[in-house]
Amino acid sequence: MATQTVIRDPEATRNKIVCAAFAEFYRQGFQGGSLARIVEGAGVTKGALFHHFSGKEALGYAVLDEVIGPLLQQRWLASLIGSPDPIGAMQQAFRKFIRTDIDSGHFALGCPLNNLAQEMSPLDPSFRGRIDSLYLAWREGIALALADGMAQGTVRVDVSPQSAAAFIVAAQMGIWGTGKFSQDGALMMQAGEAICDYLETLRA
Amino acid sequence: MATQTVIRDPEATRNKIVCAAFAEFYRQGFQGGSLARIVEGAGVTKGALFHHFSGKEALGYAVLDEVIGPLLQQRWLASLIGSPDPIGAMQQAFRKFIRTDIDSGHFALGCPLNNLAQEMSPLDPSFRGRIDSLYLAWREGIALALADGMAQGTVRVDVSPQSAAAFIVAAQMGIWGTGKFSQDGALMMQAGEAICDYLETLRA
DNA sequence: GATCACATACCGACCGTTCGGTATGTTGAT
DNA sequence: ATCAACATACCGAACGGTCGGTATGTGATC
Repeated sequence: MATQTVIRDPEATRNKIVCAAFAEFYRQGFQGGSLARIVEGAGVTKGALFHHFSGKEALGYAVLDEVIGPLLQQRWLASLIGSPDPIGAMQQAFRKFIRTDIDSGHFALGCPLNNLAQEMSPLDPSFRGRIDSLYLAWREGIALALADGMAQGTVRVDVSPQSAAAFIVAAQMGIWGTGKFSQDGALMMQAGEAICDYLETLRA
Repeated sequence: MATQTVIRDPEATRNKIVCAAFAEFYRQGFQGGSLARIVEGAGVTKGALFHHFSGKEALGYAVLDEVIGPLLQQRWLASLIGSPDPIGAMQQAFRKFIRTDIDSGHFALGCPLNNLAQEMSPLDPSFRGRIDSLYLAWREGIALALADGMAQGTVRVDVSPQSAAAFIVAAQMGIWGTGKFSQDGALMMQAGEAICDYLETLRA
């Protein structure tokens, strides 16, 4: 008889928990998300979860730091860094990710970061702080890219990079929020085209 | 002898419950909102609540229909109907209500309609339908006002009223969402000035 | 054999909901 | 005008279920 050794891989276990938690919180929200469903989705037990995390809050922080933060970085910031045409890059990003999320159906669940931001900011200062840092980095990335564009002559010099960045991020929140509540991809694309029009008005 | 104060006033009781529910759901969300806190806030008991409403869901629907709907109407639609300058009216509305909500502190709790939309749309089709109707009326009101503005020569004729309306409503969601997660009134005002700039680009 | 990495069993709290009961109107026959 | 018969309005204790969290057991690893 084969002696089946149970393979123990703490890092992989932790990772499975974080991924399952991301999926659960994305669909059900943080408060509505159930630890029982998370451990079920991860194929582990509560013992494993509480071995790796001190509680539900710590798990939520890990989701923000280890999943949502990197996702934001690669989706919205990577293509902006050092781009000669930040306006075109943002238009491309909006069109691309609206299309991507509609095709995958994820648009009906909204933006993971925005979901947590709206739910948890008034309730938990630690959540709010982490979320604030992520949105701040997002705005700063856009503002920096716009300022660079001004220096390179691709962006009008009479716009405020900070104000425009605040608005662009707010618009992203609103567009993904529109897709979520309406579950109407065409409506989301309409709003997406309108922000591309707005971005066009920022060109030099 | 003085007539004894009316002990039983079903309409007033129902009203107190709906108002308390609005406040509770606004602060805690629908799922996070507690019926115990609602009856406490209304100064009644659970018996009264379940006499007037079949359950938590029905109470949520009443809040949408009887509080949030009228609020939307008076805040955003009333000033648009038949306005000769819809763009100016919307700019005024954004500046006025951003100021109002910052002064009252309500901005930190976001937009009541958007809060419910983001939380409940993926979970409850009945909620989603009601919310969808409200946002649809909002978009249609804006689109109609823009079309009127085109006929009167105050709005550029090469913009799509539907697309612009979808974007303006999305921007409202994003701006109030920004105020909520950041709890930073100045940031919210920055975004508000940027949408006023965008609205300006729609002028004929 | 000590420690790590889990699994299992279970706890108390809180939730929305139910329900038996009571107090207050309302109606209509006498 | 009175009073039984009924409906409405409201109370508050209790229920079943789910929740996050914990205490303890067990096998793998070093």
